[in-house]
Amino acid sequence: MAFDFGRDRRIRSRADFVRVQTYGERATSPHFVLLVAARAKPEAPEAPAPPSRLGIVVTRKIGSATVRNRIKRLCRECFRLWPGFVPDGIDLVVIAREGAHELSLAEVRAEWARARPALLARCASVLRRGPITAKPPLKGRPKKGRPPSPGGRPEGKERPSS
RNA sequence: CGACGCCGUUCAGGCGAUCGCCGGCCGCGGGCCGAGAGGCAACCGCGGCGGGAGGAAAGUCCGAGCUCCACAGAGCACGAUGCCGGGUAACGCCCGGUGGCGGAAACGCCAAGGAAAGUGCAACAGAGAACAGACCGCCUGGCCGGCGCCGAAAGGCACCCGCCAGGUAAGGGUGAAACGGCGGGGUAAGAGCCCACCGCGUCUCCGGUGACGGGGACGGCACGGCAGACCCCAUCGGGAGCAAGGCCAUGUAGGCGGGCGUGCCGCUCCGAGGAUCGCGAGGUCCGAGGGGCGGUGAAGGAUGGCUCGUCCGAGCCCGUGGGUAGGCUGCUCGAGACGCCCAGCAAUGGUCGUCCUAGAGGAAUGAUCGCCACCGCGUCGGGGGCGACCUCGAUGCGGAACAGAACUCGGCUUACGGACGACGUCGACCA
RNA sequence: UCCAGCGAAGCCGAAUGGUCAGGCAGCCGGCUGUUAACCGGCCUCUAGAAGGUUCGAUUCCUUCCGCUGGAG
Repeated sequence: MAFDFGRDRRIRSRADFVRVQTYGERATSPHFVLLVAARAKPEAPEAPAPPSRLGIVVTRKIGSATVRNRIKRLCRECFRLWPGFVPDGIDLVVIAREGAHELSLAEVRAEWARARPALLARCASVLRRGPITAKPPLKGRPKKGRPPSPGGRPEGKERPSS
């Protein structure tokens, strides 16, 4: 019951992905980039926060379809078996880096655990700020200082799948 | 026994436990409709039942189905294919054959039409590279000279060097390729100049559906290579693609500025209203406007290379400013899968029977643990053997391929781990 | 999903059926008190891979691999 992972726990529209990748805050680990942003609130302001959602981005640069599927399954499983990894009302986007498919589930979990304290701090910051409702600008994202990110990540090019 | 060759079938580790994902069916509850009984194709939750990747799902190299472009028309252009026969919905695929090349053989490979329609190309080397050419050489004649022999002399004979004129293409040499090959005759030397065989060409006979094969006669070398160079000939191809296309919702509306057009005729129907006759019901006439059919004309548009032809046509085009990205469907019963039999050398086709087998959409088909199987290496123990080693059991470590449906089929190509079975060739040994 | 184009030295890049320019970079030498600039010389290519056509292939054909771009 607590380990369910239905459609309401997944990010399913391109607009949501773009919102998180544009305005979200970042935490990194050797094989992943984790981005968080607040979920858009429903009408009723007193309603409880909606559950957190997961979206996964694995570009074709990472590997073949089989490899990409492997990574996505690992990430989904790790998120599913860890309720409360991020608080409710948070959208989490995981971007895979090269070599992620060679990890086992336990290794992914360990890596996420190391990144979690920083990630939770970002979540708190993002929840204070509240959801961004403004539409993202059409042309690219503001180029903030980019930490050294090996492998880089193409943007806007071929559509990443999750 | 060894070395090869070739064909076919089949699997894609198994079982269990726990936690999940996608869609289907059933039930209950919510929800919705209804006064109610009750109903629900569509929404949400819970429970149950059964289903859920491939042989290549891949590359996107071909062929089709399906959908839209009015019909899918003609010519040109462009592209593809290219021995023959068959198979097929179709194909550039498959099967059987023919020819060529490779191999000792089994067998493998081949885009394999046309170079006597035209154009073009061939570096370097070489004398000459396409209606060729003469460097060395060989031969003949002439001239000058030298030397030897014979002769008393005149002169004669033989040889060598140089030059000139001519003959020749056998030999040398160059090249990927040199204007038939080889042998004999012939000749001053040579040459298809002549002859035999082979090659080539023409005619012809026989066999074959045909590609082609076999034979005969004649010719007397005339016709080199490259068409995966342009090209010619034959055959085929209209274009786009499921983000096709359809339905619902919505702001493809409406606004502003500018431009072009909305025509005419006939038949017919409706007809506000008007005039007139009648006591009246009603009749007759005129009739703005509108509908239908037909003809003609038309701004503009369709036929995604061009032209023609054809078709649509009452609205259309340009600018300006302002928006949308959601849901349903197409979506899985099909040139379908399996089995028996029959026809055929085969590819394949046919009758009958049985079966229904993923349908996602930021995209499911998974994760973890345990046990059992498989392979490799190591250790220990038992058995066999003189021995290399074989075999059985236990145990530790490692490995266990290529790879993920996106409308659906038929092929091709590429990637890749096994298991099983059949056939053929050659060599060695034994009988 | 569909469709184009491109792979040549460490880098950028012409031309082409006959072994492949040029520039930058590098190395050596010269000039200068030294460096830069300049001058002279040198080095560097299985032409993405494998087959085929041709006497001969980087070029033509086929199949793979990688990269880039475009359409909806």
